[in-house]
Amino acid sequence: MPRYNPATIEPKWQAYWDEHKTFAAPRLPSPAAKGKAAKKLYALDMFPYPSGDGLHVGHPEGYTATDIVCRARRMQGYSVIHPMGFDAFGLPAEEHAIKTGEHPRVQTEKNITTFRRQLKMLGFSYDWDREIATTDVDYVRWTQWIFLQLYDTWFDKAQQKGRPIAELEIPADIGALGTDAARRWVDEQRLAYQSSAPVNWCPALGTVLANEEVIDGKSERGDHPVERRPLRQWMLRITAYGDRLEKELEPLDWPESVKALQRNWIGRSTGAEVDFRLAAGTNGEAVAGKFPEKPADGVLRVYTTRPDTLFGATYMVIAPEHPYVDRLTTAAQTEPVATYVKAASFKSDLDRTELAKDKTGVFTGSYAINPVNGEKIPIWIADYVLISYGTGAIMAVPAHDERDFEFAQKFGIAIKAVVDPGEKLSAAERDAVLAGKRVSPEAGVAVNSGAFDGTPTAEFKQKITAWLAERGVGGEAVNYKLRDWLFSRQRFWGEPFPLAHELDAAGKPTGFLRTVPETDLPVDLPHLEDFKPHGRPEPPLDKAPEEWLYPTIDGVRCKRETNTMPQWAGSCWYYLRFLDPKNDAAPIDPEVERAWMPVDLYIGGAEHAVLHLLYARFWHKVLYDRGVVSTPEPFHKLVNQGMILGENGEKMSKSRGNVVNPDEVVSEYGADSLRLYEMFMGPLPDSKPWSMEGVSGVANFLGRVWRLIVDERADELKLHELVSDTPPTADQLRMLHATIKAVTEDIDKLSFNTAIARMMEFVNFFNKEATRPRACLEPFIKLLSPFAPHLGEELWQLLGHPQTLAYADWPDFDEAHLRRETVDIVVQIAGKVRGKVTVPADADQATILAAAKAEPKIAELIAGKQLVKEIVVPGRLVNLVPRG
RNA sequence: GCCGGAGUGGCGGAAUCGGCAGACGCGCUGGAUUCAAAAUCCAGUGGGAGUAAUCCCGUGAGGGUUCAAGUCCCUCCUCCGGUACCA
Repeated sequence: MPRYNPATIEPKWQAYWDEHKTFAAPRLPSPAAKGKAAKKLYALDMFPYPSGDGLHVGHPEGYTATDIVCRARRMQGYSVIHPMGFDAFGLPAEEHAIKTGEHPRVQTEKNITTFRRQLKMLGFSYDWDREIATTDVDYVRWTQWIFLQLYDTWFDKAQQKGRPIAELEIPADIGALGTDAARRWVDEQRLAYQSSAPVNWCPALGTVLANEEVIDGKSERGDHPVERRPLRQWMLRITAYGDRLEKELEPLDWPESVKALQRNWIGRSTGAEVDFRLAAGTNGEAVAGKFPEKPADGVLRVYTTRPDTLFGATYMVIAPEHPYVDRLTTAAQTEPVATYVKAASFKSDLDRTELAKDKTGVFTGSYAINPVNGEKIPIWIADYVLISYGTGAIMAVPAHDERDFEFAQKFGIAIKAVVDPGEKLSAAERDAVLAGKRVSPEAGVAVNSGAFDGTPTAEFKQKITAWLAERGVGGEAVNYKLRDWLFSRQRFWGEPFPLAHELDAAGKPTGFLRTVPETDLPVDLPHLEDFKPHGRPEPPLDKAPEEWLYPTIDGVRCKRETNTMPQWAGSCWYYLRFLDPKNDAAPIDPEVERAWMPVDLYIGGAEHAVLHLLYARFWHKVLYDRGVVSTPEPFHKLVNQGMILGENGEKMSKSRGNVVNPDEVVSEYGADSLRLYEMFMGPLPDSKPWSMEGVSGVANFLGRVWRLIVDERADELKLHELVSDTPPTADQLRMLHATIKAVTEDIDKLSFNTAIARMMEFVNFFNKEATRPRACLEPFIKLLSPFAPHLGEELWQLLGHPQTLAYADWPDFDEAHLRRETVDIVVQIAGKVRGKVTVPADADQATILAAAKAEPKIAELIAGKQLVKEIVVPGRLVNLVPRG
């Protein structure tokens, strides 16, 4: 009668855990027990965005993995903190609000309620008292507080560290210009600053987007076209931290692929900046030994990673947006240049990349002087040079750069080889390169480079850079692909900035800002009747009531900043707030932070490999510099779970009709089966297809576990008659200890699929045994409980334990029980298995060899043959190799 | 193009300090139980040949190292993810 029925036992134990606050984490990890080191585990899941669709089966994959580790570690005596919350700002809620007229907060709260119910239904051991949503007014308060820290920080290049604005010395020449000039200069140094550079404006979404949110010229969300236009925006100076973000990646226990992705995104390159004097007009003379911070008037500065190819520069290119465009354009070229620049400005990113494989450009009519040889070379304008990278100008060396080569060929510009690639290429290819008929970016040996001929590329780079520096016309330089982070959005459903623009007596902005005092935080979102975007760049908050829009700060009438922060803001620091979610004096108590940080295990989807993880690391480093946190990096170990595909092997999506709903799986098989199945599917980081038959397979296994212990034929719940206090046999102990060892090690390696396989073997074995000693079953239930916690608790209780299993001692394994008296040795002849012998486990090589040769079949096969080799691997095999 | 990862039965996957390839599960086949079914239990299950003992072949392809290769080395192919005028 009492069949395994998850529908009754799962809600029972969930209610028990809730009521007893079984998984409440202490404020601080417990102090070390005698003779043992204090052990803490901060296991973090990437918190979900609570979409209207509810939980996806992809969510429980990573969540189950961390939960298993947490449950096992609690039993192993660790202090464990395992929180959950919601990343609740963002476009979908606002889009939904626009469609239905329902306030995004209402929608968000509904969705959170659904998510919370679904997460609880799966039996995760979260400390629910620590739940936070990024939209909580109390959370927003501290997100704004952190923004003010960024605003109050400048980056000291010498110390490679963010420091308070109060410690920033105003240079004398700036100070001499007056307080307004000084104030303006200070504002330019902040980590949070305003800029009006061209940005990615998406008319359909009514907002600008970060570079990271634009994919192939379209918005990541919604796939809408994105165009470039200049707008006043808030930027965060993440580039200042480029070096540290790259270098400090190295020691982290992260997948190599994620590290590579971040390095690639940061895109650090080293090379040289070189000043080219303009051939006409007044030119600032170079001062020997002093390469100026900013290029002198009449000098065109370029960045190159190949200063060794300077002698091969046959033209220069400036970006269409370069400030020298007008100055360099000669009267004769005015017309074509104006046309070209205008056309370029209309081009979206999409046009400039995807569609424009063909190089375009226009000659300015002007020339510059190559500093290494005094040659006069033409200056072109072309949109393959980006204003946002390096100096927005390049020297072009068509012989050794594919893009320059393509351009030079199209416009008939000279191609002069200055690097001999040597033997790397075939003789014909090499000749073609040297003749300027073929491009070769390979390193080699310098030619046509005056006194430097014969110098290998790497050495030449250093020599020429030094040579340039001596003459004050060049110097080493580092560049990053990483751009500053565009941090403002023209949307309603986000954190308001805690800033306001000063107004003068006439109500016009003075260009200066006032920060909202910390004591007045949070700046809450105002009530708006209409938060629809209107396709123009004025944010919806511009329509806020006057009393919100025009505060008086320090006696000065101001207009609030009406942009809002991007969705990333909240997820940049949630892992800190989890540790101290109710603190109303600080984002986090430093004592608590020091005790629990860093996050020991962070599991989530690979889609956050660049954006979220890079932004969070950046904020963390600023907070570290400002003394708010004690670790330079937030996440020690990172694991990306793989994608769960539909049964047809395709990505799950509504349009493909292959979405699996966790609610349905739980109602049919139970949460323990869902958890177990997701872990049994395959290695955590792999993508793998769903299979309902697979779910039923693991459900079947849990049923066998149930029947191993419960007498299913009895009328009421009672133990199976074979369960007894009989001492285990040696074979039973061996099976038990092999299982303990394997499961314990597999959990450490996050190899859950193999751990489950071992537990299945245990059950298959004991099903056939004549007795089922408690001494074997009880440790087994402990091993199983992190994977199937509801069933674990139920069986633990049935075995007579009144206390929850959550803190029972994890079983130890004893090598002594794993030993066998005898072992089977494979006997190979010429590498092919031809027989087996059984020998004592401690037999030496000679004994094993003798036993192998004595085995009748082997003896027959080797009879009369001369053995040229006899390999004996104790405990494993013997390989006899006859001649011929 | 570049960077990262992966190719093993009908399917998901085990096994990589080189040492019995296919653990475990699904599916399939046969059997027990049953009036019958469901459920459960037992046995078998890489391909080929053979009544059988047994033999041959087999981890994307081709070479190589080794007594021994899924595992190491070289060349190549395919798939997945990311990225792409960054000088």
